[in-house]
Amino acid sequence: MTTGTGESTVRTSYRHGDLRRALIEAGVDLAREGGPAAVVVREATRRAGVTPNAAYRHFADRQALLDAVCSSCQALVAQAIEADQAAIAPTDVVEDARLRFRAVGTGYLRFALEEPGQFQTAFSASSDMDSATTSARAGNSGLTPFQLLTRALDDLVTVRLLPPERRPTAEFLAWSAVHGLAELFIDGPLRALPAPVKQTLIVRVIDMVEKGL
Amino acid sequence: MTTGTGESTVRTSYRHGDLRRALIEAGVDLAREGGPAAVVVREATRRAGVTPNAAYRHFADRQALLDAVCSSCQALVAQAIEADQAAIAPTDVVEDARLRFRAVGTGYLRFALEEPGQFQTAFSASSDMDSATTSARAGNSGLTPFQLLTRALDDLVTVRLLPPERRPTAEFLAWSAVHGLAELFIDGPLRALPAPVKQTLIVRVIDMVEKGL
DNA sequence: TGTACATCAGTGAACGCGCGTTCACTGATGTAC
DNA sequence: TGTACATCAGTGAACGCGCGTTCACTGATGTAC
Repeated sequence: MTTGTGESTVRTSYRHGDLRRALIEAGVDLAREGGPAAVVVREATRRAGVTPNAAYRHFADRQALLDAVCSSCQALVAQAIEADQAAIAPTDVVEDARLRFRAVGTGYLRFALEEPGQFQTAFSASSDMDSATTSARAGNSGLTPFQLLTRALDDLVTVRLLPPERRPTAEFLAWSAVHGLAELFIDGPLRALPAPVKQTLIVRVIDMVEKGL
Repeated sequence: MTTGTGESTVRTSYRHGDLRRALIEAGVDLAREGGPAAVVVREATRRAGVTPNAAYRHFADRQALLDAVCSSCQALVAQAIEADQAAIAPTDVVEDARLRFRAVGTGYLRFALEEPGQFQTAFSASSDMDSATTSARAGNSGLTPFQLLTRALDDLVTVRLLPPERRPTAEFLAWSAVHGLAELFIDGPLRALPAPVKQTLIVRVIDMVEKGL
């Protein structure tokens, strides 16, 4: 096994163990605490117990670290969505598809409320929509949030809940509404709203999308 | 007149002229070029042709300057909306109300595409939703974008295009969809989309809101 | 109308901060014989 | 199995940057007499 494909075999790197991974994890913590702007090389190395310049053995520059952290945060969003989808009690195919679609929205918004810093980092500039890159894909399918939405919409067409002619651009419309609410919750004017009201708005926005699509 | 109410009389301040205003204007330029993070005291004073510490005669700290810049940027968004509303050729009351509602969305998104930096600054954290404060209200009614949306929705109820029971929370649903699309355009995954496709999406999102509300 | 004075907007110099990044290095590890 | 060597992950020190903010000041202006 140790001499197998050599691909999935994680050879523990020789001095720190796995500094690259440690730096990304520190970066994800920083993102949680302060959003993308808080993901800085010096603090990440500090938390990994290493000198600042050590980071440059694993990342070309700060942006490279930030990119990796973005990918990890996107994976966390995907996990939240998949958790909501997994909690659905199956009934019939049509209803299942509908609820799986709604779960994309609820999972997305639940994560935005629970981890606003990581949420903002996941979708901050220069994070690619389809970056299925390194790390943190433990426990999920490896799909991005966007891919999960796409799949849910395809299923909606399959079970004839969504007319095929409405399918193109549908992901952008759905994403806009849900993402916009998240932004309003995080640093927009809806920041101070009590939690139950926020929950109501989540349901209403998803209703609007379902109806307006 | 000079000894009148003393309220609207702009007494030119004695050395610079009006440094406070000049700093805000410099800040708005910085916002245009680099968003809220680019609004910094030192560069603003540099552009106003003044030493850095001079700013502290007019603003308690950097945040106070940023707040003033946010308000100015919000006023610019409001102006964009009002411009779109003013361009409507009147027909009947019902259709006018409908188009005025849609113009809130198109003006908002047009501004987001034209001036992404100022747009982001307008709605960055700690900018109050109803800050009808200082400066830059020249040429508009002094209403915030949010107030313009509220008014448009009220009119929709008046002309019976929107059932009264749907009126509460409607501003948040509409705002979410439109604001979310703006975010996707600015630093989200839709950044690189060609302009005509963006225009199509703008129309579709507003359609969705109109239909789904 | 002219003079003395108080005000306070802007100056000049400086502080400490945390950041990104580069340099020559060292010493634990993996590998070849 | 034991030894010599090459590798390269992490070190220690340092750079320059732009930032926010404070200090004691100065000198043009508005005002009181």
